[in-house]
Amino acid sequence: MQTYNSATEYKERLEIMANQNNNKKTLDAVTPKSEDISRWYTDVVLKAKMADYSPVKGCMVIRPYGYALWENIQQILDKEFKRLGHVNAYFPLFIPESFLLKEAEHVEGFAPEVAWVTKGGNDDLEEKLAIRPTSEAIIGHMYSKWVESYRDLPIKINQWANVVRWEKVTRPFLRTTEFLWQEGHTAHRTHEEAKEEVMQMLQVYRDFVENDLAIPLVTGEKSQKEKFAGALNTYTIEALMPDGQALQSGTSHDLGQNFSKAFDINFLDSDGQRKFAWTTSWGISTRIIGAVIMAHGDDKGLRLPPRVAPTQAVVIPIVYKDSTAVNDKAKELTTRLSKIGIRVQLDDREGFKPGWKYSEYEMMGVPLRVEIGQKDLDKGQVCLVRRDTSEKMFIADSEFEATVEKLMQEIQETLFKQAKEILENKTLRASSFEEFVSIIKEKRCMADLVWCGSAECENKFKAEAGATIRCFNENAVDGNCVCCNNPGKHRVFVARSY
RNA sequence: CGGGGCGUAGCGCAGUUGGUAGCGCAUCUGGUUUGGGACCAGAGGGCCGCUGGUUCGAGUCCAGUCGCCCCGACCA
Repeated sequence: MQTYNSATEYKERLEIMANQNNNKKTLDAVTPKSEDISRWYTDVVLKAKMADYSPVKGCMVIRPYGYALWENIQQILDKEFKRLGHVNAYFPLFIPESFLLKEAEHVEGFAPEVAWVTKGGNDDLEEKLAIRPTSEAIIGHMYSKWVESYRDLPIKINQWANVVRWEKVTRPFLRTTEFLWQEGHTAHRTHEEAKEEVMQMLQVYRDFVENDLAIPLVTGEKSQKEKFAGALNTYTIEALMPDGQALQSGTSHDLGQNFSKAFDINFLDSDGQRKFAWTTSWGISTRIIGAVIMAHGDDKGLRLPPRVAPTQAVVIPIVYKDSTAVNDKAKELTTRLSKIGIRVQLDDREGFKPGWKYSEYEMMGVPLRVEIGQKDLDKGQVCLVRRDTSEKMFIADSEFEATVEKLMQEIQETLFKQAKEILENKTLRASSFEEFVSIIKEKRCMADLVWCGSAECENKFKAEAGATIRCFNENAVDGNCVCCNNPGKHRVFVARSY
């Protein structure tokens, strides 16, 4: 509680407060990204109306604008999954406890974060039900019923669903108790075929995140310590945030025969032998929205990549009294963009000054702003302002559609290039342990180093620098382990993570 | 789960030694405005997170509890 030495001091303080409150810019601005990225992130999520806190801990409401972005993400991925021969289905939210217990590693890994239903109405349940943290168990059970012969394979099913993991620390999108995702589950006749599926889906994720979300990645295999509980191997796409922390953005798992043995997914092969199927699973979640926000946003708010932006362009008429001509022109421009497939919005609300609207759409991250006023009408021009570079340009009316289309492409590329620069600048080679610690703790970057493969050294990364192996680096091992100096086994990316 | 901070109008906050709850923004009404967050006049809006305690009296003191933010141990 603040105290004041005198009534005068108190009054002075009141005046200062009043003056501050009159300063609108101070009031409405978000925390600068460079100053405090955590606070900036929260400010932007709320002010851009992506999500809001709900009364339930760790559970956010995804607001229409954030959900529209998710729908665009879903649409692109869903189309690609289907193109590759997957079909959608839906499995239950509740999983009997006994199912979850069948795969030992799986239980152990998920036990600390499973939410349980123990009552139905007023009666205790005979067997408690887990709210799915992931669906390998229930899907494995069903697959065992559906697979009899090698002719039933492969099964390639995807589901769009919500899952619940009881997290201790939560943040909108980046880590929430309940989140939305897709989980693909496939079963194959041979390990080779399953491994192909795993790598193919990793590539799908990589292409999607880099091309559509404009977020550059490092990708590769997880260490055994970091893999999915119950998997043989996990492959990941990892994005690096501007604060040097890695964000696991999607995973693809080679489950080997672990789940098919636990759930008895077996089939009669053409050689008359009964064999266990080889299964995979892969997922990407609403966490990726957090990555988009973090990776591209700036002090003015979001910067959304055109390919997934709910609104790609906004048209703002600059009207004075009785400016029906300007309003008509704004409508015309909106229609013209709509006709060429641009997701466009017209903002002809009265009572908001243009400057106010500019700020709002900048906060929302709309890639392109179209301004049209009497001056433009007179000159036969249109004013365009890019969200990514803030560049303002005047173009001839006749070049309108073509220019907008070109700009969509350019903005997408610029966002990727800028993020790529961050990834490259913040990925540093470490040739000694001291260097590694300094890269993580002082430079706040991701380290690229040689590792012997031992759990001892991996644990030391965590203990000494709070960093984990994000994934293996495909590049050649060119030295000894930075930690113990024994012969190197893997090049790895090591970073702190979200 | 530990350490720190914060819960008062939709949002941001003030509320001094306990004594009838305030400011700015936003909202609503009317008017003037509109090329980077307009102005004037008027109006509405509160279980002071929740529960209990101390007190004649609690936003204020005490205890508990829930939630949010930040920093550390576990995870998509």
